[in-house]
Amino acid sequence: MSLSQSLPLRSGFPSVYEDDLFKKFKLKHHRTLQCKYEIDTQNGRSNFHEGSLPDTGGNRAELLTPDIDELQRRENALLKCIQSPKISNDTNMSLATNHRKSYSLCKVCNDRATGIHYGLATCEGCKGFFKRTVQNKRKYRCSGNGSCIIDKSQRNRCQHCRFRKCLLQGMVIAAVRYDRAPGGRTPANVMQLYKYKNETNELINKNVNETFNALFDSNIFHCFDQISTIDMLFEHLRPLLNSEILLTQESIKSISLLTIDKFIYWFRSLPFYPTINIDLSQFMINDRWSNYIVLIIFYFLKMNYSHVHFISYPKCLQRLFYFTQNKFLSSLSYRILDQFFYFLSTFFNIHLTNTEFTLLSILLICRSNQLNKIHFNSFEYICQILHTYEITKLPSEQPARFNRLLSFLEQIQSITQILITHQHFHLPFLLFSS
DNA sequence: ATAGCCTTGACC
DNA sequence: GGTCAAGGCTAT
Repeated sequence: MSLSQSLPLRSGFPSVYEDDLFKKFKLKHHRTLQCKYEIDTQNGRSNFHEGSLPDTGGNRAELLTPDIDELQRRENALLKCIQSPKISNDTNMSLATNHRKSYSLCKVCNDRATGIHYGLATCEGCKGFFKRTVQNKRKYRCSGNGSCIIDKSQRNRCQHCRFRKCLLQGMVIAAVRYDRAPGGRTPANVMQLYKYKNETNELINKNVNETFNALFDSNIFHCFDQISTIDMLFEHLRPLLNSEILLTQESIKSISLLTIDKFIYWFRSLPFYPTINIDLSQFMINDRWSNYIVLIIFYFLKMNYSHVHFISYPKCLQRLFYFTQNKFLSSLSYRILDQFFYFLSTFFNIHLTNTEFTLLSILLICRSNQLNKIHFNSFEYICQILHTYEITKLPSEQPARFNRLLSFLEQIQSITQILITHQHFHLPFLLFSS
């Protein structure tokens, strides 16, 4: 049957035949057609779901669900890696015991879990959602920034983030039966994937719990509450405030390096740092230092000036002329300055707490599509920590405040990118008013 | 499309 | 026969 013949049948059959028997036949037939259609599409035709999505230019690939076939290939590769004599039946039994202990809540949305589904304790909703996504090879796109909160009340708002969370928490695509046969037992290779993902997530959970506890209970936030750690970070910026040093390209560079050093030293002391298997210093220096400097300068200004108009627009313009040694300022420079001041005003309007600033700075480092899965988990978990903090400490302002904080991440990245591209990275440093 | 409930079948 | 985790059905 050709594609053009099969498609119109998707939309409906004559309603005269709507008796139960025919309904059943229709559904089975419909499913067969859908499967056939999907096999057809694998031979170079556009995917039904993908085709119905708006094209945003492909530069935000991390916001689009990867192809299910691609995910299956990755799962198979993982299975080949983890297949070793070490994994015995004994450990599989202990896995089953572990599962039995934690049935109460769905690991994806915190609704009531009804059992282990595709390797994870989930509710009926997330079970069905995962099954439909894999069976129909559906693709989703996130209209936000790829970090939507998935809980019982909001789980249907973003399919992309829900499916992403399903995978991150350890649901196994291979457990969805290709032949759709009901009943039976899960194959041994799928059990191995359950075990591997369960162990990996346990390790991450352990580290993240430690981080969570450390951040909320012990020295780290205690230090921040006493302003001492932030002060340590700020001490390199303070001379600018008092005009103790002359602002040059060189002094900007050395101030940035000293601040980043301090940050790296603190970041490495976090309990979850060992789970991030990249060279943070290298990554910071190559990719993230500029974002972090912009964030910390904004926060410093906010802490030291009560009002956003601490420096006038003309005065800033004057400094910009002076700093660039009267080089011609293009209309683009004015636009950048406008954009910069606009973001500064939105940043000043939200009274960040030290905890929020700290979590934002970690998120700024973790947020990337270049990094591995464990790193993505760090982002996800720090997001959850921030979300928990927001709903417990500032419940009346939610969810607007939480969403605004997440949007700051994107805005800071965007502003920084513009400053670097147009060689205006000195701009934030010019705001220090004496 | 979602999610609660139902049916199925391998394993104990 | 009971349990568990697959897929199926259907009201919303």
